Parts: sequence; structure tokens; C-alpha cells
Amino acid sequence: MGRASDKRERLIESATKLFHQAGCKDTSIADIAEDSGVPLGNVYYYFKSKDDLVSAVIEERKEAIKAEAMKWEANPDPKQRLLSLLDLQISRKDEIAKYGCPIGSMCQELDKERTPVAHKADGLLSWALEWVTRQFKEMGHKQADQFGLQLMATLQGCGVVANALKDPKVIELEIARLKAWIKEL
Amino acid sequence: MGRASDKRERLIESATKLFHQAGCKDTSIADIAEDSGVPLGNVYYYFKSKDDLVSAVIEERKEAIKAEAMKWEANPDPKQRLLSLLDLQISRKDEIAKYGCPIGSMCQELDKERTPVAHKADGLLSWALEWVTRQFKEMGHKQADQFGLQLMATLQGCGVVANALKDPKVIELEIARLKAWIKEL
DNA sequence: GTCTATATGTTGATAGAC
DNA sequence: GTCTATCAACATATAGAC
Repeated sequence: MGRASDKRERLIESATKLFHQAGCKDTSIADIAEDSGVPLGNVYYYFKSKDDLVSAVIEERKEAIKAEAMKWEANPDPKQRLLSLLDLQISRKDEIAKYGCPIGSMCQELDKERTPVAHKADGLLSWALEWVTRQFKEMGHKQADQFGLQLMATLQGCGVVANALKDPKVIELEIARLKAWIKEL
Repeated sequence: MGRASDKRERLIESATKLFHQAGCKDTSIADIAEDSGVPLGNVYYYFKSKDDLVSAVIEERKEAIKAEAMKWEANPDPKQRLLSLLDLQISRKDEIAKYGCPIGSMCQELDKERTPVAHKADGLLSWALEWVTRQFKEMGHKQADQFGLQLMATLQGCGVVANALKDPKVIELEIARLKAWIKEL
């Protein structure tokens, strides 16, 4: 691919958005083609199957998360890094209340599928859990594993509850509590 | 319906199981018909559409939850009632790690649909949240709203994480923590 | 009330002209 | 590399015999 057009990345971009908003299953290739402005038949030049496209979306999200984490790691204080993560979640509260957590909802949806990519999204969540746990370890906590789990479960949980209640305030409240907890640790 | 056959309830039973295991979208009427031993065409005698069946499944779950809650309310101590809820969740840890929380995963899946029943499952989760909050209120806590949210978010969150990691231990650990917290409140 | 056969619509995927 | 036309599979839902 000496000089590829930007169609591939436009397809991934549209798919990422639509999968989050409507779910992978409810988003057809035609929907993605239309949203990205790529003709239907041409999609299969870039992705040999829908699974392949789903896989690419997950891969792209993984890169985005790792890039974000790398930015935070410029800060030498692991406690501040965790607070950065929480601030990011707060800034996304409206989106999460509308469509759920992009990672969590994708894990739950794909886990029920019987396709080859079924459990690929799980890697995103477990990577995030490991990252969070690592920060607690660097803070010197022996209960780092427990704390990491506690943080991730609350983040995922307030996403589910906020989405069910369609109320971003849920995220605001729960994350405010988490921030207070982390600050005094 | 003077003397109805048990086909209607068998269909709901199969649908409840399959929707949880594979998701509503991925479970076809044919799947449900086969699992329940009811011929495909006959399903539409009992439910005029798939949405109608989904709706009935949600309704049945609601009744089951309310019945369970009523049993717990025989106990005069609200703290014990909350512990009963947590014990129930622990007893279901393997199922939840495999397929996710039946309520939470249904909320997340249906929220993305564009059908008339789209947000009906949300009522289950908000009912549970209200019930939990009421127990904290009866315990005399002024922060009952916050505590209720905290409990529900953690319950839902450990379901998502356990499902992604396919590890029931996640539920065991998080709920043990919740129980300790509630006991010393 | 029960069940078979089938209509109807949508989707993922392919063929093949350009 | 690009795009139109279309196939094949599968889903919901209905018609109509029993």
C-alpha cells in the first residue's frame, strides 16, 4: 500500500461510532458504507468480512487507549495518572449515559456471539484493569489487585447504571466519590 | 383462557434462558421454538411478534425479582435484606461470569435497539436501585441515595468485569468486600 | 388451538464491468 | 482500485389446512 486512500480509516472511524451507538449486530455494512461515504461493494476490498472490520475497530481502540495511557505516564505520580483516567471518564459522561461505556458494552455484546472475534474486546478491559492495578502497585499498596478491581468495577458499573437511567449525573457522582477515595489513599 | 396449555410459559422460559446466554438479537424465534418444543408457526399464536415475547420475558423477570424481594422483606432488618441480595448474587457467580448479569446485559443490549421495547428492561435496573436505596434509608442513613448507587454500580460492574475476564472469582471478591462494608455500616 | 408451508425483507458477501 | 448489481442465507411473520 504505497499510497492508500483514506477509505480504510474512514470505514473504521464510522464503524467505531456506529458500533458504539447502535451495537455491532444492529449496524449493517450498508450503514457503515453510507456513513463513511464508501460504496457498499468497496468495503470488501478493505475488509474481507464484517468480523474483520469489527476486529480492526477493536484494534484501533486498543491503540487509542494505549496512546492515552502513555500520555498519562509522562506524569511521575501514579495517583495523578489515575485521576487523569477518572477525569477522562467524567468528560465522557453524556456519551456514556446515552450509549454505555464503549469498552464495556462492546465486551458484553461480543461475548454473546459465536464468531471468531467473540472475545477479542475482552482484551481491552483486561488491559485497562492491569494498567489501573499497576498504578496502585506503584503507589505502594499491597492491596493493589483489590483496589484495581474495585476501581474498574465501579467505572464499568456506573456506566451500566447511567445508561439504564439515561442519567450522566450517576457517572458524575460515582467518579467524584472515586476521586475522593484515591486522593486520601 | 379457561385451560391453557403450558406452551406460553415454556416459550418464556426458553426465551429467558437463551436471551441471557446468547442475547436477544442472536436468538431467533426458531431457536426458542426448538428449545421449548413448540413448532415455529405456533409461537405467533402466543406472541404476536418477537418484541412481544421480549416484553413478556422482561415482565416475567420483573415478577421474579419482586417475589424474591418480598421474601427478603419478611426479615425486619434491612441490613440483612441487603446481605440476602448479595448472597444471591454470589450463588450466581458462575452464570454471571459466563453470560453476564441477566438484568445488566439485557439493559445494555436493548438500549441500542430502535424497537418499542427498547428501554423496557431499564425498569428492572431502576427498580432494583430503588429497592436497595430504600434499605439504606430504613437503616437510617442520610446518604442512602449515594450508598444505593454505590452498591448497584459495584454489582453491575463486577458482573461486566467478571464476564470479560470469564472469572467468577471477581464476583466473589467484590461481593465479599461489599458485605464487609455493609456489616460495619 | 395446532402446525406446515411459505411470503417478505434484510443482511453479509460475491461477481464482474470499468 | 473502484463500484453496481446481485446472490444466498437467514430472520420475522403470515396463510391457511387440519
